[in-house]
Amino acid sequence: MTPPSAPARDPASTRERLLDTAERLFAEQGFDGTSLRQITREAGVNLAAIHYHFGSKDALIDAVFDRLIRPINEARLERLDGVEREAGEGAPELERVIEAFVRPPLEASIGSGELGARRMRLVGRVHAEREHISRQLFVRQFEDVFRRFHAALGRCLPELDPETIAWRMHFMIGAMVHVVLTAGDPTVRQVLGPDGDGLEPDALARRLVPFLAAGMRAGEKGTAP
Amino acid sequence: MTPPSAPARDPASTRERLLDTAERLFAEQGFDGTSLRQITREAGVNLAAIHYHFGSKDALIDAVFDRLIRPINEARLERLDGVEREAGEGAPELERVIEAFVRPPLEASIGSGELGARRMRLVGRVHAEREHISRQLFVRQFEDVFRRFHAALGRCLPELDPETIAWRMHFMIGAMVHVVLTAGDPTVRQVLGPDGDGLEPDALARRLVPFLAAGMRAGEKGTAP
DNA sequence: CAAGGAGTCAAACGACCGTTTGAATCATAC
DNA sequence: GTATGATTCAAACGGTCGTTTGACTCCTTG
Repeated sequence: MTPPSAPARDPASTRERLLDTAERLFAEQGFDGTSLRQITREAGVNLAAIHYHFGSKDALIDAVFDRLIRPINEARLERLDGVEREAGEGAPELERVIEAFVRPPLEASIGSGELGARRMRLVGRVHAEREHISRQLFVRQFEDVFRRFHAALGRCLPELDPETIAWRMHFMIGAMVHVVLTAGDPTVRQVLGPDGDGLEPDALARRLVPFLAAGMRAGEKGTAP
Repeated sequence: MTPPSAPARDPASTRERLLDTAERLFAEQGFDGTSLRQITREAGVNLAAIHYHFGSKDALIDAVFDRLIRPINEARLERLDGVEREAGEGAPELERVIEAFVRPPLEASIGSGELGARRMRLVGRVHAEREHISRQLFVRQFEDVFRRFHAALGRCLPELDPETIAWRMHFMIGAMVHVVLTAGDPTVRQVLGPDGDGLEPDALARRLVPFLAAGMRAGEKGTAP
């Protein structure tokens, strides 16, 4: 008698299966709406595994957040590095800076498909349900990104004072988060047109970037009165 | 011996105290994060009162949502009526249409102060945690507002196709929701400047409306290349 | 082969959840 | 004053929650 489907005791696998499953369920149901029992059941591991590997539900949420957002922010900074390198001494083009900021969360994963849409939702959730995430971790993850992009936007828009740029970054984040949070929502989809591929990162960026760039430029000379 | 502080059996009072308390706690802790026991305890009424007056927790959430959002949307439509009446045959000014859309949720209550900031957060939450609210109710509350503003914006921006306008309304809602959802967040407050009254509806609108108007106009002739 | 740490397991902990019940209490109308 | 319907009350329902425990299995190291 062979043991029926031996549980594959790969040591690293349990931890990552938990992160994968938790990420999926948090995206679909929110943090409060997802129980540890559901996560462990769907991951096919024991209930106690979460506390063994992470310590608590809050620590699991932080781990999921960290694994999700870290590569996004790294990609943002890499893209910004490239944009600034190409610009040399002069100011980089505003549209390219904005694209460096919004593209990584839109791509959110391998890019598109059902899995990508789910991770997109989670990117939105970590902003909208921020109170579940350790404030220290949240600040640490975003302070570099904020500072770098704030400086870059300041060079693109020399007439705007730093406070105005900060406010407009806030609006930009809001538009981006909302797009990403409602990706796949049937009610929204119905309003924005029935085409299935309007939610691809490319299509979203083509809609979002010109809107944000124009908003950022508001009041600068050379624009509409 | 007088009965120590008779519990004031005003029939309408229990129902409204429940709505008030639930609204406050939902704003602070979210829907899943608030229990019926906490609501009834802080409202000073019996636990069963919620099921007597509303029927279930979901029905209470819907009732809070309805009471919160209905006057906001009525105010939006009234303001839009006024703007269109003044414009007569011609197209109304874009800034005024946008202001008609974003001012009511920013004012959100009597206007400012701690109570206003809390209701603001709830306005954000009903968008960000939409899955807790009956879809029927949500659609019914917003379909008129969406249709009316979509038409008005179309008259302001005759060069844009309806789908583009719908997308840009989506971005506008996102920026507005995020502002309103993070109102009072200490991390955000620190970034946007320490002044306490930057979160008044007037100050917010002065920042938000020009940004959104410029974004809406993106690509129209007469604006920057 | 023995020892020991790493990982997994079933079971239980106390607490809290939304909901229901049935009796007690109130206001009102006869 | 008594019947009637509306409202409030304490208590309990079954269930699920996050967390903890202690024994058990596995793999590695000596």
